[in-house]
Amino acid sequence: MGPKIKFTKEQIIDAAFEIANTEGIDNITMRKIAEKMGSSVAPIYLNFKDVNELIEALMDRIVGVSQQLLIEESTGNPFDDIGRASLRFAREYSVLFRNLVMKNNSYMKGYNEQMLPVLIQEMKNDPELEGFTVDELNTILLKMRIFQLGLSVMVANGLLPEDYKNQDLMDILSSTADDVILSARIRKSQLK
Amino acid sequence: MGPKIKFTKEQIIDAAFEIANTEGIDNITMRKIAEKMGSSVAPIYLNFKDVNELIEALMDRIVGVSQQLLIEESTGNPFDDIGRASLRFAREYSVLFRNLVMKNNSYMKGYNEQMLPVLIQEMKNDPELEGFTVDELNTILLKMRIFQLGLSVMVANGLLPEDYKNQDLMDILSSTADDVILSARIRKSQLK
DNA sequence: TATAATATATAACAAGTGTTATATAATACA
DNA sequence: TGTATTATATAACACTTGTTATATATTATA
Repeated sequence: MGPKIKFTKEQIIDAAFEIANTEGIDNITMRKIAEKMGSSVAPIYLNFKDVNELIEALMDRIVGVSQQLLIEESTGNPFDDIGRASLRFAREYSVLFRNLVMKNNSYMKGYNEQMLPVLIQEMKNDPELEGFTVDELNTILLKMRIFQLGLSVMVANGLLPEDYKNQDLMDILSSTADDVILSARIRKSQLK
Repeated sequence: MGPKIKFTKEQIIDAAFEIANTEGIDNITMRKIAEKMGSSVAPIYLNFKDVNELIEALMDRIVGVSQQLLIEESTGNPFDDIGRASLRFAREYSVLFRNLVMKNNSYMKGYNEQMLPVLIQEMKNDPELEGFTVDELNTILLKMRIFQLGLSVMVANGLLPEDYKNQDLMDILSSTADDVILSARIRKSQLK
């Protein structure tokens, strides 16, 4: 019916992703994407109604990448896995991570609301957390989410010592988890 | 020598600050500032060489505002004060806060490097922290900085329950501080 | 092979940007 | 009072942006 397709939706999103991860989402332009693909802007407008539709597709891609990291880091302990995956995302895609934090978009909220019940359920099955009420588990989880977010922001912004390896990050994450759990345990026993 | 000055440097920065705190720093334009002041762009260019110089002045203003918050929250305990001031900044100037986090600029790094020695010194004088080595104090401080940053980001992004008041934030902050310190104490005694 | 369909390139448009040249008018001082 | 100074307004400039109209060229199919 027509000439062969040289520039697919996927290629366009690839190019947009690359720009987003180096210059930030706000610095994406149609012409930059075209230039990165070696095309004009015409193929972009054939695949996307307008720039909003393209950014939406890009957001889906970004969420997909973060989920892919979570799959790759999967060891069976969702608590550790999410920590490891988030830290990898913050380090390997720091510009995108900062963009997501900055945007205050619904992705973070949705992501949380989706993950939280799973994590609480996992905590209930964790022998280390036996005996805690749901309220207490929620407090522990909240503290750890806060800490992990702070750690991720620090990683993304290069605010940690340069010699900090991924293992060091996981160590401080689990060390603080221990702190929170141990203290909750003590607090609980003192009330008896 | 000439007509009365109707638009001062300060008014210009005021207008820029207002735009920055509602739309973000990247959305500042000369014409928007002028419109907010009810002027043309001419007074702006009389006071600032170009947009970069203006943004620089705006950054100084933002740092000033955050320092003003720190002064207002000053109760003598720098640890608490910084927490309270940071959380207020994250809540009352959430767009600016996210902008600063996003930008990965030197302000955060400089701010940290300036504050850290003061805090460590303060910790050395804190009776609650007696007996810890400098290394141990550094670990405690790092954990608390991470937690506070995470909490601030959550506040700025509205990721916490809506009924969370400032006092609740301070409570969870100091509760986690207790967790970290108590656990460090226990860890220390177990090593003996 | 001729034709219809269409992927792509080019160029233009309108809107918005930073910046500057020019004109205007208000003030202080001789 | 007249004049030099200068704060301000207006308008234009060059550039970038998203978007679209038009032209071109390539492919499958009749």
